[in-house]
Amino acid sequence: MTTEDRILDACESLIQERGYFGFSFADVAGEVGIRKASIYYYFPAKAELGKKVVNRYRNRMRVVCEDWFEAENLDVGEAFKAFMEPIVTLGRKPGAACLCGVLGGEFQSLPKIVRDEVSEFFEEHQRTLALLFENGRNDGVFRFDGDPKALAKVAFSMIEGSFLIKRTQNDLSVFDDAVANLDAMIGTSQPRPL
Amino acid sequence: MTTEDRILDACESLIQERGYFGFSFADVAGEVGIRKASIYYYFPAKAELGKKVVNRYRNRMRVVCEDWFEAENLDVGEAFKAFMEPIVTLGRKPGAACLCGVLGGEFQSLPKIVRDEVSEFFEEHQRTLALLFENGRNDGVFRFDGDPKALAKVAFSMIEGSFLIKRTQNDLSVFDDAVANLDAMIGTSQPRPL
DNA sequence: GTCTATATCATGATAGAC
DNA sequence: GTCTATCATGATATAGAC
Repeated sequence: MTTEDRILDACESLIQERGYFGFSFADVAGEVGIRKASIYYYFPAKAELGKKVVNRYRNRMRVVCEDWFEAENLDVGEAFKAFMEPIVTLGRKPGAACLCGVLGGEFQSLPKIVRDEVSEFFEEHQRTLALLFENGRNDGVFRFDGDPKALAKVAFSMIEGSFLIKRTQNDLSVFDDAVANLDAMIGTSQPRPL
Repeated sequence: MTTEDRILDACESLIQERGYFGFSFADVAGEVGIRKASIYYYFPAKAELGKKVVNRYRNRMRVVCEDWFEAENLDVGEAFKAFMEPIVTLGRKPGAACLCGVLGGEFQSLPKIVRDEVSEFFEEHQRTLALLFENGRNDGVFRFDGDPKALAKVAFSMIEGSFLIKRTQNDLSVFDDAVANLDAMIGTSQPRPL
């Protein structure tokens, strides 16, 4: 792995743990095993480093959905599973939280280039989720009433909130219950009589 | 208003906006109109100030429920409305978020005395909500299936998540949709045939 | 590419005058 | 109670040697 990637990895886990203002170049350097100054060879400023970290996270969380958009013959249920996969991985890791959920708390004072990446993360995740819900209902995979967009907002809020709370309570069941409830909301866990 | 209260107010709105590591004594002093050093007359350290701010927030958000616990003849529907009142006030203010939702992002690196207050906030809110749900269902005010405790976790996650996301999206509908969905979850908005 | 050394600034905190 | 002055520390960032 390149030094740049190791810097990004260290920075990502540090932000996830402490937030943007809670980590320093000294922390990153210490974790990677280089000196503070060396970081500037790869990133000209902290904001640029932060932006890159969020951008990379965004792409990683999104990739499965891109695939689905391109291969339209894919089953919606499978696409939804793929969408949830990285979320569940994060949710079942005790100390972990969503990078953008954490940054959302500091949102108002983040550097603009970081803030924009965070906004984009939430926007595109909600857009994707709404599209999955809408198509899934049309295909008979999901069952729910009302606007898919509104449901997407609510579902994603629930996931993000459960990330934060499960960590403060050291209780993974908060996340599990959220996922179970999401399944119930889209009708994939509690089949009702037709 | 006393100087101490003005310090606490300034600190609360600063944390809500920027997080614990995003505000400084200089910020507080500037907002209150005193000098940095004067803050130490009231609070011996930043952590003590932070703890007091969260403690005060916690008490303010809780008071309505304490009342209900003591006066047991109160209607559960009314108690739930009282519980939601400060939440809705916060949710409908564009730049606002839950103080503890924000601090949840920085949770791992908060001073212990602050962290403990944040944990307690989530704990007691979930406990109260679970009790409201359970009593409300027994009284026929709410209708839902499953464990009231699990529902309380999910409901509160949804609210907290919507606080964070509505701010990053500058879109109050995220919060409104969450509240509407909560109503649907406890059966107060979408009456179904018996 | 990585380092040492340093500049510059902001931070939390303290001492002591008034 | 509030101030000025100051300290020690740690932050981001830069210059330049190797």
